[in-house]
Amino acid sequence: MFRALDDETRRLILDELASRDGQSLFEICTVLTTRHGLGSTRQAISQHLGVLEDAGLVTTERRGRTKLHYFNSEPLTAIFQRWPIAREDAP
Amino acid sequence: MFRALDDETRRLILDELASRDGQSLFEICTVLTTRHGLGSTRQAISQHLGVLEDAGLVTTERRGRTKLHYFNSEPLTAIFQRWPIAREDAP
DNA sequence: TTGATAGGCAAGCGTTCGCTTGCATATATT
DNA sequence: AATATATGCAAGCGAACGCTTGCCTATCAA
Repeated sequence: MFRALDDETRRLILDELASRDGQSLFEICTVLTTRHGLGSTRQAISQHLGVLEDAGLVTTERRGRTKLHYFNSEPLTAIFQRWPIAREDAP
Repeated sequence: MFRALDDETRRLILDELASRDGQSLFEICTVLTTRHGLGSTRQAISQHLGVLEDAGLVTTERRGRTKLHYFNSEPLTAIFQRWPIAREDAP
């Protein structure tokens, strides 16, 4: 899961899914190229989604021939369960 | 900083510094070998500490010929500032 | 059935990473 | 001054990573 986060393209995919859940592979591809100027191919994004899915950061659901992707923040909780994170309360 | 977290040895170093701050390079080396069974050399740990320091996860302070290392959680806050993390309140 | 759409699998390539090895620098200690 | 201690710098190597390319499977539409 730490490996999954260690790539800016994958982090952008998480950004995109966090802002709009349930997107297909092609939707994510077009959004990344238009909004973030990414020139990645479909296969590259597909592999990134595979890594994110293996890490549990993305869950999927088949809808006919399309595959919907959802952001799942649960694995991230392991980070601040492992290390003490100073939370500054708003003054 | 995401890259710095993407290595179990570096995560163990953060564990160690989080539990006991202000350790030197040699102290960290011995603790890693004894407590975690790591067989890494001093140079390997030194490079890991360099990565952690570059990421801001570790701050240092020279004390004569030794260099003390401190855990700094501040960069980690960027993670849950970037993505919404479901915090389950204890029941 | 035919064609188009959405996605999957796998080999190959260049780059980066983690580690080792060897030498160098700086600060104590005697 | 001479020695030991604590760390730094850099080249080299094998492995893992990200990406491309090419082909294959499954689902929907006409």
